[in-house]
Amino acid sequence: MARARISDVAAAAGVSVTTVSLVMNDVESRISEETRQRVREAARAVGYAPSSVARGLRTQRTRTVGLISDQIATTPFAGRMLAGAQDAARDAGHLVYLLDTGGDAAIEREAIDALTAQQVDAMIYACMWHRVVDVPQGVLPKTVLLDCRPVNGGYRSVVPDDRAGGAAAVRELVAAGHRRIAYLDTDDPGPIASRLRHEGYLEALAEAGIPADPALHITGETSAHGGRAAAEALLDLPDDERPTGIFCFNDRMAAGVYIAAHRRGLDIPRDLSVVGYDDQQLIAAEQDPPLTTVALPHYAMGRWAMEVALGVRAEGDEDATHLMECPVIRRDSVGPPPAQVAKPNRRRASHTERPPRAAPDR
Amino acid sequence: MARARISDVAAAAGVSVTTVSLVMNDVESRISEETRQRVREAARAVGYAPSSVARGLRTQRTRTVGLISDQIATTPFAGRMLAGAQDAARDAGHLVYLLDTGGDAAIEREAIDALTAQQVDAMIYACMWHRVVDVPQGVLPKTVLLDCRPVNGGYRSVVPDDRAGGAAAVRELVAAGHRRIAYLDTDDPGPIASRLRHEGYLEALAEAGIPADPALHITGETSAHGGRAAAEALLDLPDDERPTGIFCFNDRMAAGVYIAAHRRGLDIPRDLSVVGYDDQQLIAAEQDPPLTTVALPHYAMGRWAMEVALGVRAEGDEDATHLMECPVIRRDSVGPPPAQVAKPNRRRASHTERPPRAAPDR
DNA sequence: TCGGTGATGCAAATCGATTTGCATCACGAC
DNA sequence: GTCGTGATGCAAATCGATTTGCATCACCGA
Repeated sequence: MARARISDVAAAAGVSVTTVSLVMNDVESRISEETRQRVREAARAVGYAPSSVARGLRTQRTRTVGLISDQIATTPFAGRMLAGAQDAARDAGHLVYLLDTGGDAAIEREAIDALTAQQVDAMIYACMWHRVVDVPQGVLPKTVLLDCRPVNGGYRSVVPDDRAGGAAAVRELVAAGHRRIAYLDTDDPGPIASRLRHEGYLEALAEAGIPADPALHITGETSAHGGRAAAEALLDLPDDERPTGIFCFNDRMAAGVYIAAHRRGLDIPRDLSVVGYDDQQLIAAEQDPPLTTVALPHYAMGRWAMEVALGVRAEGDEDATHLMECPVIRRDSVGPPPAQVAKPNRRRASHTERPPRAAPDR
Repeated sequence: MARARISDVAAAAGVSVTTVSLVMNDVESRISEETRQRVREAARAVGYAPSSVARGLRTQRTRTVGLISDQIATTPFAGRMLAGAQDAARDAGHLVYLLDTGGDAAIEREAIDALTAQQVDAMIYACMWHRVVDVPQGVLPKTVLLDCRPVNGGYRSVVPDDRAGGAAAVRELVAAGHRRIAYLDTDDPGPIASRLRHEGYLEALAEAGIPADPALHITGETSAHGGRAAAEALLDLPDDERPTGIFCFNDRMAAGVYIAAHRRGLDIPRDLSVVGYDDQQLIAAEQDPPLTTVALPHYAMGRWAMEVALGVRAEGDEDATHLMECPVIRRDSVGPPPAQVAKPNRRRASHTERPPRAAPDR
């Protein structure tokens, strides 16, 4: 059977469509309670549900949001961000259009045009990893950027606080007593996160009074394979230069460190501590032992972006980047550094086998 | 500035809105070429783009599709399925609403109602892993099921051919010369894929004339940890009962087999061959050596579902389950079984160190 | 009796497109 | 001259809601 229209309800209740509309939308008591009951009953009886399309045309508000993203498809990250955005949209009574452009500019154009034609109330422009983007023409002026920042400002955006996250990761190692801490970085110059996490690394080192050793900043291909190769180089260092803790750009590379360590009979965390980044479920939690890492707050970012886009969350500044905290997820890959013979020529030698867990000197 | 309406174009071109509509929709030559030009020019000049909302109201076709899924968020699988559905929708000029219900029935209801109110042209009901579902009331009659089959029929659906996939995986081992092949299964009775892959395992064994040994069908928790524990039990078997090849329910469990093997100094594939399932990028490709596995055809399934839902692909049967082939992805975890001393009491002893890669006896 | 005042409900305009007749015109045939 | 016919374009109805302004009625006070 065809959908019930508002006029069907009106006929069934013996009132005008105006009355039905007023009742269904709970407009302030212009209608007597008795009539309201009758209308509601009739609506139920004919199975009436208002057409969002007709309403959208009349009110010029569609209660829909467009989420344009570059690569939902290929990264396991996407999910949590979508989930956050999605949940926030549902809470606000909105539906979301998902448009994955694959990073193709032509498709992006097309997507924006389609969303404009659909008269979405808001748009979110999402990236699958933290980067700087040139927001394409045609998006709604109040578009919110998710996991990316605009090259020229002009948009509100939310990104992970990679600097603080990097610092937190390193502090985790410092607190366990490590002083020779390596940063196993990606060799890909693309990710802005790489630089930020490095800054955090240096910051945490500095606040612990540990001089940064450039030899301990090493790069490799962004994969388990690359991580393994880089770790190998690190572990080949002479005893007193070899790091006791490694902070990795991401969990995949950390998985490579595990392989390198196990290949040479090193136990994690007894002989080597490692901290990852990203908290990729399928990697971090499944390592043996489970990997201590820093989580990307994807769900929270997705939520934030949607709330701001829909005006649920009032953000004072129209043109500011919101930094979202990256919590460290403590698992079992960090322990105290292995005891070792004090070297007379080291600036500070570690004599405690089990140093206090609190941050040392500072 | 406000959106340009069709009447603005009409005014600018000095014609009626009818004419503009006719021209914009390329209706058969009722309008002279000269007028067409004028209209097109005017449309461009005022920056006209038709309102999908108004058109949807008038035509009662919105060119939108609702994709309801249980858990887009938590699984890295989702992406490819979404991408496939998405691409097919774009090709057909449709937009997709993504609704993740988290498996919650109340939210599912809400989602269906919202989509109905939006008057979507089609619906897809997707699951994140192959299972049997009770499709909720209220979905469009022609809804297509993606990665799940309806408990009572009545819907078109597409699922991976797990049986054939399981057989293909085992044939891979048989072809390499293995005859003691274990199936490391999940202990979770939920996934229908578990049973189907087991059937495929038995089928491939049978066609190779290898008697199935129940001791080689072992189960474990669905994780690297569980896979490792189960593999340990398998590797503890006496030499002549120990499997030389292990087919795992999924890549995560296969990763556990790697750990168990490496822990006891076994080299893959020299001492042990392993085949996974799922082809999870972050796991399979990143193992050392890279894991040979069977891929779930997520992209193709997503595409299929969308094409059928939109009527782009004509599927004869209104009520049938389409099986999608799972291709095996050859990497480096399968080799010939290790040479071993012939046991006088074995039914067949392997004497060839490097058996031919073609399927043996049958 | 008449006008004023709430309370209640309705007719009609509107949102921006599509689509169905119908009107107009030029031209040629009779 | 008039009629038919093809070519071209338009007026108006329609989709299903929201919303403004007006109508009606009951009741009350002067």
